[in-house]
Amino acid sequence: MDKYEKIIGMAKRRGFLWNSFELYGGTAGFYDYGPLGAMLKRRIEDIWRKMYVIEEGFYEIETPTIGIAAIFDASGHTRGFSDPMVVCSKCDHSFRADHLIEGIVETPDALPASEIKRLIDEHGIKCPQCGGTGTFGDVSSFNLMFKTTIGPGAERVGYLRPETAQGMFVDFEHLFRFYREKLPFGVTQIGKAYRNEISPRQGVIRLREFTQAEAEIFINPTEKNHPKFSMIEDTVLRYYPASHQRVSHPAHEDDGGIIELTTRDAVDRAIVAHEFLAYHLVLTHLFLVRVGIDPARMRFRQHQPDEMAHYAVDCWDAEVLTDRFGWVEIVGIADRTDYDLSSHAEHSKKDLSVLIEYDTPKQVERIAVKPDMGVIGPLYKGNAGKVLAALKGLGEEDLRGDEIKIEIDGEIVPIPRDLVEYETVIEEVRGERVIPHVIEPSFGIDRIIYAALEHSFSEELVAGVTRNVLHLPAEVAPVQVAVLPLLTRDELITPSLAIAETLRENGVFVSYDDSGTIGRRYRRNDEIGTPFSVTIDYDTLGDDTVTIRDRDSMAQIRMPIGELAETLRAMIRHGFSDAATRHNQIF
RNA sequence: GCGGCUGUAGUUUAGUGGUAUGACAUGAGCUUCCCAAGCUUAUAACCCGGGUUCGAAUCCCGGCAGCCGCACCA
Repeated sequence: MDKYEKIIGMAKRRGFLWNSFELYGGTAGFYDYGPLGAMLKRRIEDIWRKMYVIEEGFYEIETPTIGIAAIFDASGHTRGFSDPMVVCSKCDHSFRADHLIEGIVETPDALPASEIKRLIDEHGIKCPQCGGTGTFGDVSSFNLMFKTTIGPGAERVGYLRPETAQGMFVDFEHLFRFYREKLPFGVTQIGKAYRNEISPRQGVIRLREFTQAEAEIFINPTEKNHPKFSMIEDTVLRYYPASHQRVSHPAHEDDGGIIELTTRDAVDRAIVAHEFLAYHLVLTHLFLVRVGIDPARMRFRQHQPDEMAHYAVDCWDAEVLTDRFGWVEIVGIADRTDYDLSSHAEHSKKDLSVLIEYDTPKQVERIAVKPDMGVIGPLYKGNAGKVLAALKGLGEEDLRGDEIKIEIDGEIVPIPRDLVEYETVIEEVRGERVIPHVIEPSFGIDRIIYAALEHSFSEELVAGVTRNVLHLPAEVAPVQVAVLPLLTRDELITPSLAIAETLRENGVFVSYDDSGTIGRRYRRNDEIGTPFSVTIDYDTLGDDTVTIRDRDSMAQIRMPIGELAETLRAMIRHGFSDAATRHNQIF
C-alpha cells in the first residue's frame, strides 16, 4: 500500500474526501468534501483570503461559472482546449489527428474534423505506430470544456468555465474604475472550474470539477518592480530554472537541477524575469508553507520556452513532491503580458487600454491637417471617409508640394492643393495609452489540500504500535481542540460538556468525545490532525484545572480552566511550546 | 477513448451453482484506566442491469467503477 492509498483511505474513513455519486456507482473526476474535508478546505481558503485579499488588498469578486461562447472564443479555449483524435483500427493506437497532417496544410488545428479526415484519406497517411494505411477511423473532436445551452430553444451555447480567470478579465473596465483608475491593482476569485478530462485517474489530483483560487494583478508594462520587494528579497526559495532541466518533459521528474537562491539573487541573475513575478513566487511559498506543505518537498519550476504559452514572458509552477505522482503542479504563476486584455479588446471591440500619465506632460509637435470636407465630401462621395483618413495620416513633406497624392484602395488619387490646409501645432501629451500586463498566480485548491494531507501525514512507532498523525498546522486543522473526559462517568462528563461549550463561545472549534478509552480517543484525534486535546480528570473536580495535550509531542500541561480559552487560541496561532513554557507542569 | 486485470460490510478478508467466514473500525454495556488494553453484545456486505438455471454473489453478456499500460493532461 503506497502513501496515496493510505491517505485516500484515511480521508475516506474519517470524512475528508468521498468519491461523488458513490450511491450510484460513482464517476471519475468528482469528489465530495466530507465534514472534515470541507472544514479543512474552508480554512485553507480563508488563509488564502487573509494573504491575498486582506494583506495584498486584492478584492475578491464572484462571476458566473457558466460563460457565453464569446468569452471563450476570445480566451482561445474554444479552439485551444479541443483536440481532434483519431484511432488506428489495426493497432488501436490513438493520435492527434491534426499532428498527422501537419506537413500538408499550414494550420491543421483550424480545420473541422471532417476535413481532417478527408485529408488523411486523400493523402494516404500511414499509421506512425504500425505503418498501416487506410486504417484510421473517424476524427473525433473532444473539447475539454463542458458545453451547455442558455435559455429555452437551446440555440445559445454556454460553457462551464475552465478557469476562474476570464470572469476577472471580462470585468476589467469596472474594476479599473473601482480602483480609481490606477495601476497596479489586483482582483481575486475563489471558485469552481470545470474541465471534462478524458481520463481523470489520479483521484483528487485531476478532477473534472475543481476549485481554483486565482489572482489577476494588472500592472503597468513598464513598471515590473514591486514596491514591497525589499521586504522579501532575502527569502530563499528552491528554483528549478528551465536551463537546469535536462529532461524534455520534466513535470514529474527531478534531475537534481534545483538551486536555492535568495529572491534578490534570482532577479539579479535574471533567473526570474522581474521583481513583480518574484514577489509572487515568495507569496505563494509563504502561503503553501502556512497551510502545511513541506518546504523541502516543494520547488518552483520554470516553464520551458516551448512549454510556455507563446505570449507569456515567464511562467513558474509551484510543484510538490508526492509519493505516487512525483512532482505535481499546484500553483502556476505567470506573467501573461497583455494577451488576455488585448484579446478581449479585439473580440469585444472595446478599448481596454489605460492612460499611464507622465510625471510631467510632454510637449509634442504635430501636423494638424484640415481638409475642406465641404468640398471633398460631395466630390468623393462614398470614398470621402477614406480620403479623410488618408489625408490625416500624411506628414509635412507630403503636404508641402503643389499636389497632394494619397493612396485609396491601391490607387494613387491626386487631391487638389487648395482643398487641404495644415499647420504645425504644439500639443501637450499627458501620458501614454497601454494595455496593462497581467501577473496571474493560479492556485489549485484541491491539489493543495491533497499535498497538505500527504506532507503532514506520518506513521510513528509509539511503544511498538503505529500512531497515525496528521501534523497539519493548527490554523488549518479541521477540529482545533478535542474535549475529552478521562473516563466515561457523569461527574467528568458534566464539567467536560461545560468546558466544550465555553470554548465554542470563545470561537474555538471543538469536538467532544467520550467513547472508548482515553488513549483511543487521542489516537483518533491524532489521525485527523486535531492539534490539542483538553482532558478533564479527577483533579479537575478538586482544583478546576485541566490538561492540554499536544498532538505532535504528546506532551501535556496542566492549567486553570479560566485560562484555557485564551491559551488555546494562542496555541492555535503560535504553537504549543510557546504557550506551554509559561506553565511549569509539563509531564 | 483503446487493451489487460479487478469488483464481498466503513476498511480488510474467507468462500462457493443452494444468501456468506474472520479481523479491524463503529454502537451499547461491563471494567475506571492518561496514549489504539480486556470482556459481553449489537449493527453491517456479495458494484449495477440483463441472460442461463428450480435456484446466480458464483457461469455468460452489457454497463459502471478502480488499478496498470497506451493516448490525453490549461
